[in-house]
Formats: sequence, structure tokens, C-alpha cells
Amino acid sequence: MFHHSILDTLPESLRRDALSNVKTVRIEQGRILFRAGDPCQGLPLVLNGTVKVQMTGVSGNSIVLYRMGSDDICTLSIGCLMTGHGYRAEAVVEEDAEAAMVPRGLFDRLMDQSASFRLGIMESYGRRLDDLMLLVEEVAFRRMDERLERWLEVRAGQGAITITHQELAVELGTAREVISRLLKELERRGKLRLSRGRIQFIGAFSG
Amino acid sequence: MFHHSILDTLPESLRRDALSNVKTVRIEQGRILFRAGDPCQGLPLVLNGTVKVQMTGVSGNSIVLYRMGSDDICTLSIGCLMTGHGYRAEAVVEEDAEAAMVPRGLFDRLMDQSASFRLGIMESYGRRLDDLMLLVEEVAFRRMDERLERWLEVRAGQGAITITHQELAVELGTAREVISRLLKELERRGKLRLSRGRIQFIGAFSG
DNA sequence: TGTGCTGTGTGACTTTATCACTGAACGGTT
DNA sequence: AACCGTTCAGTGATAAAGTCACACAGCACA
Repeated sequence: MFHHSILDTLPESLRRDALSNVKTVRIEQGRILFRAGDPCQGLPLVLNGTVKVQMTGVSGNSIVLYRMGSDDICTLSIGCLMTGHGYRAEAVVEEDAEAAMVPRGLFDRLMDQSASFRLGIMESYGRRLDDLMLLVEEVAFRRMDERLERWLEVRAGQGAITITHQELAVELGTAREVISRLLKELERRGKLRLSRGRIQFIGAFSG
Repeated sequence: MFHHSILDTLPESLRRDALSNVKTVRIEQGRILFRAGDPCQGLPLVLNGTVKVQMTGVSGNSIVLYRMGSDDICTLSIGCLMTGHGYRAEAVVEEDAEAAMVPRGLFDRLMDQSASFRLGIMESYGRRLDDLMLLVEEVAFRRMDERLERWLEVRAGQGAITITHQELAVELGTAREVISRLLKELERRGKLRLSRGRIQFIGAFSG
């Protein structure tokens, strides 16, 4: 059994249709949900875990575009599902995840017959568009030190995180050296302590 | 009368519904279709002309996110239409444009009753997402001189264009000074000639 | 104990962003 | 034609970020 809120309000017939035509997959941390170029097998409804979506530019550099968690919909897949084009980005599982895969036929029936499903899809699309617009703004105009500190602050609750400078560089779409230097500067200022693959926060890491 | 291809394949009853509930507006060059914060009045179907969508960051800097032309759909509006949130970006008419405004109720009916309308909406969303992902990649990793040259090359057909350095800076999401310097360098290299508000291309502007 | 791989630190240099200011070009007035 | 205000463009100085090259540290494993 599984649960995803976009399927909550379906009438009984559609619900049965959905339950019998959806295949749930379990993917563990570090595995790839899809790669750039892959064809789309169906619309993934994320049941739990977290998945990050990132793309790699011609230069070979990568940047994380957004994350998906419980109850999210992989909106990006819809376009690929409709047009048959391959994915342009890749999705990496960060915490063990399960997803319900909605095949094309079922997707069409749900879109046809359920207003609430349609609403869920539209809202998901809207959020994704918003996310990307904000990301463009951030990448174009914000200073890297601010962006890094903000990223760290969000994760500072745990006291320490396990991440390499290279991974952090991909998060923010910059070069590893830039991250190394900025982190070193933060360490000098006593806001954190660095060790191989690990960042430990000091004090409240606030300000 | 007006024409937009997403309405092409509607059954007769829906077509009448659409024709009687859509209001077409004409907006001239330089006017604003919507501003950041505006509530959404309906889904604009662009009939002709061109409209650029740009956003302004907290820093006050702006960047052009994408353009819409004949037969495009202002997908960004759907999210605002559904959630009631205001626009996050602003839309400026570049060439006199006409748009058919689809109000919420009609939009819902079309989504409910026309598979081809749904398909059109989904495809439009997919393209927009793709555009924004490519933009993120470009802003994050590409050098400004390449981006500028590419932008100019696309428009070099006319022999000359009328645009200020400031406007060009907004196109690419950078500062006016950066554009001025890069253009000056291109002029030194004999690829174009600059004058107030105008850029004249020399030779084939190729290479 | 050595060997290899991954991760980190850093100097040197280029590109881009920001700040501050100058002057040129244009439109409208007298 | 001379004046004035506004917009547009050019440029030096400096800071931030990206790129290249390389040294070395930490860790796994033979």
C-alpha cells in the first residue's frame, strides 16, 4: 500500500484504476531515479525520502535545481512523458525514497476525469516555475558568500553535516575552490569547524 | 475575431463557450501586461506581437526570463490563477500585441472537457520549465562575453538594432558597465559599431 | 608500510561585479 | 543658436568570483 495526497480525493473507480496501474519503486540513497537523456517511463509521485534534481551544463559543471520530498510530484517528468523527449536533468536520491510511477495512460485518465488531480498537477507546476525563477535570480544576482551561509544556516540545526566541498559547489552552482575558500574564511571567523567531508557548526551559527 | 491554435480542435459547444467568454486585449509596445504583485485576471493567450517576461531581484537588478510570441500561452499566469497569489515577474510588451484572456471559469471548463487543451497547457509548461533550466545553466556557468555575442548574433540579421546598454544588461542579467565594456571591445575588434542607443553589425558578425 | 584515490588548501591570474565619476548626445526651451 | 535637464555611454579603481595548476592530507586497502 502507499499514500500520496494527490490521489486522496479520487472517486472510487479512479482510485481502483490508480492502485492497480501504479507501480511503486523503492530507490536507495545515492541511486539515480533518472539521468539526462533517459526517456520518461511515467510520472513519479514521491511517497517519501528526498530526491534532488540537478543538471550538468556543457562546461561540465552541475547545479542543483530543486528537491522533491514526500507528497511531491516530479513535474519535470510530465513534459518528457507528453513529448517523448528525454530528460534534460538528472535526479539523485538523497534519502532512501519510494515513488509511485503513473504510466502515461493512467495519467491521461486522471487528467481527464479528476479536477482535483488536475489542480494538484497545476499547483505543482506553478511551484516548480516559481522555484526556478527564484533560482535564476539567486544565481544571477546574489553573492556567493551570502548564498553559502544561507544554505548552511538551513542545515545548521543538526550541529554538523557530512558533505564535501565539491558537493556543496554543485548545490550552489560554483567551483569547488570558491567553496573551499569561503568555508575557510568562515572557519577563521569561528563560525564552524572543518574536517574531511564534514562541517561542524559552532555556536548558533547565527549572524 | 481572433485565432489561437490551442483553441483549434475544440468541439463546437466549447468553442462557442470560449469565443463568448474570452476578452481580447490589445497592448502597445512598451506597455505592461502585468507587474510583480498584480493579481491574475485570467490566462493570456498571446495572439500576436511579442512580450518579454522579466523579474527584478531584491538587489534591484532585473533579468529577462523568457519571451512569448504568437500562439504562446502565458503559462506563468496559471499558477497565479489557481492559487490567487500575485505575479512574481513582470511582462513588458516589446512589439504591439494582442492577447485573449481566458477567465478562471472558462479555463476550468476547458481543462475539464478538452484533452487537446490540456495537452497544449502541459506542453507549454514543459517548454517553460526547459527554458528556465537552460537559463539557470547559462547564468551559472557561461561567460558573459559568449552570452552577449550569442545574443547579438541571433539579432544580427537586421544589420542594426536599437537598444541601450542598460536594456541589454537586463537581457543578460548583468550590470550596464559590463555590457558597455564588452561592446566596446567588440567594436575595437571591428565586429560592430556603437552609437547612442544603437548597435550596427559589421560584416557577417560571424565568428 | 606503501600505494592510490579522494578531498582540501592555496597562489596566480582572469573575468565579472560594484562604485564613483566624467562627459557625450539628445530633446525641449527660450 | 545657446541653455538646460535628462538619458546614455565610457572608464578607472577595487572587490568578488571563476579558472588553472599544483601540493599535500586523510583514508582505504593491498
